[in-house]
Amino acid sequence: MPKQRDVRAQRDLLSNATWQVLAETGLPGLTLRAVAERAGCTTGLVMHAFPTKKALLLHARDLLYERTAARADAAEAASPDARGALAAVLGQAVDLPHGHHDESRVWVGFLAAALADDDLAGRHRAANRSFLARVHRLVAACCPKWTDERLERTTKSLVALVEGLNVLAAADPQTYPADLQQAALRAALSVIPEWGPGSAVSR
Amino acid sequence: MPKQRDVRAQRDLLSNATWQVLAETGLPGLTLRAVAERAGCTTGLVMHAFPTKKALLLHARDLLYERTAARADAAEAASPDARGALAAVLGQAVDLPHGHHDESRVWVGFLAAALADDDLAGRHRAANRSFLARVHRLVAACCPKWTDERLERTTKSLVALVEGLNVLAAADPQTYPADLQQAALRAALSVIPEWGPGSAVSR
DNA sequence: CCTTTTCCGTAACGGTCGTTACCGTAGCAA
DNA sequence: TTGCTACGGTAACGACCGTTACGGAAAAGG
Repeated sequence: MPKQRDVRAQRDLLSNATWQVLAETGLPGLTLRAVAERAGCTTGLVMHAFPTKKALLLHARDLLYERTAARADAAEAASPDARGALAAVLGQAVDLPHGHHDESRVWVGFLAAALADDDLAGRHRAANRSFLARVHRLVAACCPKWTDERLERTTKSLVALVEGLNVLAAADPQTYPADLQQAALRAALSVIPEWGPGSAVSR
Repeated sequence: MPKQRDVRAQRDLLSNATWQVLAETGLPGLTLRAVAERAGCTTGLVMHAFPTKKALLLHARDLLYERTAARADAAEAASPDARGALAAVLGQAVDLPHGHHDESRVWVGFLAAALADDDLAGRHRAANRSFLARVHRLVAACCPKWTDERLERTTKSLVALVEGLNVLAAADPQTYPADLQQAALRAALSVIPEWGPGSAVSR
């Protein structure tokens, strides 16, 4: 048997390169040659690892989702109660000290691409609904007496606020500094009672 | 003197075509040939009306700003008091009945492009700060006793919520229907007292 | 050590992009 | 009506895109 390769490592390497190129030069700069240069190889390897550019794009999108989901899992697991988990999950989504500043940029790029690509749109919807379900679960744990309608409205409002802050901060970080984002989130979370009856996280 | 043309009408025609193409096919589909076809002419006229593609893009961005500013002006002028004006201005920014659905799509497209283009980034910041100033003025009129810090935080939170709703609805209108957006906005506006001391709009 | 088979760098292809040069032509002055 | 000039349609250019074909290199089995 001739030489073999680590397929998964290659795909991750290329997805990371895709992610970096997207953060630096935006969607128009995302070319196979730019990705290959960033990954330290040629387009030959890229086209052997992924059959087409779209497949690479979709895999990079999945990678972004996995990262954010893993961070959210970690934030949730490190919190003792539902209220704290809610604050931690939403807080890590907003810009941290010198956090994943360009993760927001990449997210915006994929979002804009999703508006014209059905496959990317599907990934976006799945990811966002997954995040919504997570927040919904935590809000429901904090506020077991709320009606479903109020739970849904509050959940989607919190998520919209967080994503809005992310998007606006990505384009104008001066106007939306990190401390203001955190303060805005804290104010929005004040509608959630500090010690809900079911304060233990149910998972 | 030989034949002359209506420069402004041409620029508006082409900017509208740019806007439509951007809404339909997104940024990657925005080509001079697509714009020319949509406008019913050839690339020759486009390149005579605008020296370069970027100039066309910037003009289309300005057009988007003028439209949103005019709509906000109208919403504000039609409201008797500051509280109503605030609700109207933010409400028209969120998706109306069968409103400017693709205006959000265009906005997202320009936002993503602004992340990699300094000129577009400048336009975005100017437009967003103008919107922030408008909302800030209305919130301040409703809540004259608030501290500057609270005014700023509330203003930016409201704007972030509205933009977040817009962005998420553009990519997943099923999850973010118009009535939910309006309900979310209404809930967020509940922090503003119904009849503030200075209820008259000061302009 | 040599063969064999997979891997991946190289280079080219067709297509489309933004941009440019050129020229037929439509409208106004005389 | 005639001539002149700015307008704008046509077509080509160079660059770069995604994709493909092919050949040299490298590792595992004999």
